Amino acid sequence: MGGEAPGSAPGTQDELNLGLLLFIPYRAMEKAVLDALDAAGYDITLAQARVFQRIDQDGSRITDLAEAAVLTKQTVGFLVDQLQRAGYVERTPDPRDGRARLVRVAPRGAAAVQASMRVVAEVEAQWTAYLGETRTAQLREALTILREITDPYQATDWRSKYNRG
Amino acid sequence: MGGEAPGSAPGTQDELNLGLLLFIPYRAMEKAVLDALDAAGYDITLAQARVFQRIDQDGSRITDLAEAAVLTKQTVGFLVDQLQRAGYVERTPDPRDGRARLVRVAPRGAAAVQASMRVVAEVEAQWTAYLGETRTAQLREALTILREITDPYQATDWRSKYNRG
DNA sequence: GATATTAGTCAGAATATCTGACTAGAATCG
DNA sequence: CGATTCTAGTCAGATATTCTGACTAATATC
Repeated sequence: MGGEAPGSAPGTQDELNLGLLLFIPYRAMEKAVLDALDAAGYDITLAQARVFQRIDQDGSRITDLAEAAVLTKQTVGFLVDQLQRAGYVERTPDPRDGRARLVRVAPRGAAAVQASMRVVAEVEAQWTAYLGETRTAQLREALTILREITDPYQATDWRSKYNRG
Repeated sequence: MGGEAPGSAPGTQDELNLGLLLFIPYRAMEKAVLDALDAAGYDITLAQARVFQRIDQDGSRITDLAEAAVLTKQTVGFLVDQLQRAGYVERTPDPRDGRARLVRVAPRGAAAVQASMRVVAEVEAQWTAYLGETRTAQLREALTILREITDPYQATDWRSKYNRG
């Protein structure tokens, strides 16, 4: 892998492409969180977690979750069904749109969030210890900016609270 | 999503956790590459690509690919079968270990790599234009360092070429 | 040389994901 | 308004992905 892996940027012998470089730590974080949740008795799958983590505090629509997770509405509906049956989320009618329903984090889901936040904090602390404060801050800054052009669901406040309010 | 999404680091109101921040651009890159490969006539699935991109130039073992991709050996074997049937990879016996076989990129696979490298370069250029050279360099630097403690398969040259040679 | 490990496969089951078709509510437009 | 178009979500069916457990053959250990 030290040489040029398939998918490397052209001309760079020992540099992986940014996609893979992003994936590696992401996958490590994901595994750490899932393992910890499992150990704590939360039976959440990878696919469920990837949808779950994008639920807005004020509730999210299936369509928006699908966009955010880059999945079809059907897939997200299927996963939300499971999360609902397991008690992690609940669905309420959207008062602003009779067709829609809002997916919200239920108490058991909030407890799982608490548990996962602890692990996330631990992992981030470990990363910071290795990278140093400065580089960690730079990493976060770059990623936050990058999000502006790579997040398919830019559900920032202007959209969820003004355009729909 | 502007507020605190489930999984956010504790105490941070508008900052997403690093895991999600990594995932968002990664997923964007992945989708761009897969879409381009599809348009170019390469029928590679997401799961196949995630394994494929970690194949070493000198060949990789199923076990190592599984470790790198955080999947079971069975799953990787299954995906490599598909890639092999489609002509993207080939398997050769490992001269150093009679039990093992080396998965190598086949000509058709190399062509797909060429195509994907073009897209990766485009996307990276777009990101650089948005982030600026400095922040992009910082991003790459931080991720490269982070890889040292988050890549489950640190298959750098010392391992593949010396420990086994 | 017996025992334990490791690489990989086979089989079967559970999960995840997609495409296509459909229902009901909302938005548009003349 | 009322017809048409669009949007949110679901139902059904087909694939694709991934896992656990059991197994074979080759290698490493003592």
